[in-house]
Amino acid sequence: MKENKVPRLAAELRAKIQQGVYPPGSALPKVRDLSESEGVSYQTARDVYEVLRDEGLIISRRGEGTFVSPILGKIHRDGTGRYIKSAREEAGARGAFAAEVARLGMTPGATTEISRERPPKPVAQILGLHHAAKALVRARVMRADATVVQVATSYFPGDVAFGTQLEQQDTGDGGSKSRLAELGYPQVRIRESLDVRTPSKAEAALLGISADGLVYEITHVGLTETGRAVEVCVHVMPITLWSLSYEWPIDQPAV
Amino acid sequence: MKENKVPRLAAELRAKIQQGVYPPGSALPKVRDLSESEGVSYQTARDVYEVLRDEGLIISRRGEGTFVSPILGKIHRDGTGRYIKSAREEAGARGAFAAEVARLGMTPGATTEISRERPPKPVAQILGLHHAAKALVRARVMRADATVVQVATSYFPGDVAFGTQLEQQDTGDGGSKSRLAELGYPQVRIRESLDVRTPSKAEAALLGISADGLVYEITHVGLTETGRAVEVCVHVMPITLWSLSYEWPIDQPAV
DNA sequence: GAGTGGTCTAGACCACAGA
DNA sequence: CTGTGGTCTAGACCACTCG
Repeated sequence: MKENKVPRLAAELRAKIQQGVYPPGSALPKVRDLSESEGVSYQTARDVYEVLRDEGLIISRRGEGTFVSPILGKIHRDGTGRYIKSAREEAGARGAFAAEVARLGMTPGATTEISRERPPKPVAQILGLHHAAKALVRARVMRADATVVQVATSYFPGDVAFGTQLEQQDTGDGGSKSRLAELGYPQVRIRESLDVRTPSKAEAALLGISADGLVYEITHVGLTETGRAVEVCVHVMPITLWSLSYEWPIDQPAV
Repeated sequence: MKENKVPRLAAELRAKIQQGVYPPGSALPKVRDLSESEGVSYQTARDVYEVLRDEGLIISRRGEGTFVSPILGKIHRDGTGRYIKSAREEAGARGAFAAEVARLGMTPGATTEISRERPPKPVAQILGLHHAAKALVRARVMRADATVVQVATSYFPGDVAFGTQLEQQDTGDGGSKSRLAELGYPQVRIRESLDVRTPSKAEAALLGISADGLVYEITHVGLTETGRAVEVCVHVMPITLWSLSYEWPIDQPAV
């Protein structure tokens, strides 16, 4: 039985990180130092770090070094609970994301950029818009402490949202869903589609991950009674930072 | 601007696969041949294939060669629709999985192994079982044509399920949820938790993916009116083969 | 045994960050 | 400029499949 070096060294370092020998945010040995101290080639040492990078345990920055990720646990996103009244209270005025991050003992933060733009094709299709029609776009960058953990971009049809409070920085109490209800578009159903893909270059830069790290892409659609989609939000988040859950009632099978 | 070789060659091959130059299941050039024909080193040629492998487009088998994946599109799993009556009819007697695969024009298949075992710790906890208590275990291996696309293992508490039809190969019309309802444990809510992780060695072998390919792990829990979990099913499926969705009603915010 | 993919090495050079 | 991670090369050897 031949013992492979990369998984063995990765396991050793993984254990040290989890035991706190290298605490979150701290610097790890330079690749060339690891290579020498472990008696392996440069490429092999790099491969060891690549394994841990793909697991979300460490982060490498060219020209700087390799560091333990500041967030080791996973943030839990409850897809359904966030729209139930009791959960809204736990969240307070700050929304579901804030509660999810706070539950990990970290401080949530977000910045929002508002614009009028042509949405990407799949979004335009869901909203039932002309391919050239503009939508209200709210692009949010969300942080836990100083780390960007999610990029979420919401799209609203212009005929519904232009000139309303949805175009202000603060969407007010109850958020976009309450404003849309006031405007005559109450949502009765949510649909979320989920996929895993590689990040775009811009997303990788924002999220501070490598181009071959993976992200969840969650497409959230809010539907009115008539089935019209009045809100689409695309959430992009590193798979290493999040776990997800959904809960819903089912029909009783006849006994 | 320096042009990197791996992404460029990967893009060329990706295009050829998608255009059908290399159809699903066909053999690709051997690594050493690609290396020579493209004028790159062996390692670089391998890296090109690694990129496509991680995307799920190709499969490599040691000692045999490299092949285009037999399944290029994604199978869509609708988490909620599968428990709604109308969807049950589309599925016919065969269940939601069969419908999902058939929708792609492929032939579904499954084999089930039934046993009494101690469930893994997290499952025992959800079911509220002693750490040594046995449960009824139904381990299913699910195929689309000849490809294994999902491994799903269901656990039922022994006091509920031992000696019932749930211990037979065929759980009968309406499946396990109908049988549990008849036994006095109708489920009213489903909770699914979702994560992405690397496969175990056994899972990688079954699913025919490499040890560093990733899988969804979906933990499906069926809850009765009182909140008791009477069914836990752990689904393991390659992220490259599946996309997921959920749909549910929401509370109306006050206007 | 011949042919295949997988791992590792030693070393060159590139791209980027920071003093 | 120095030091860092990232890419690529040429070649050795290992692990596995098939005839």
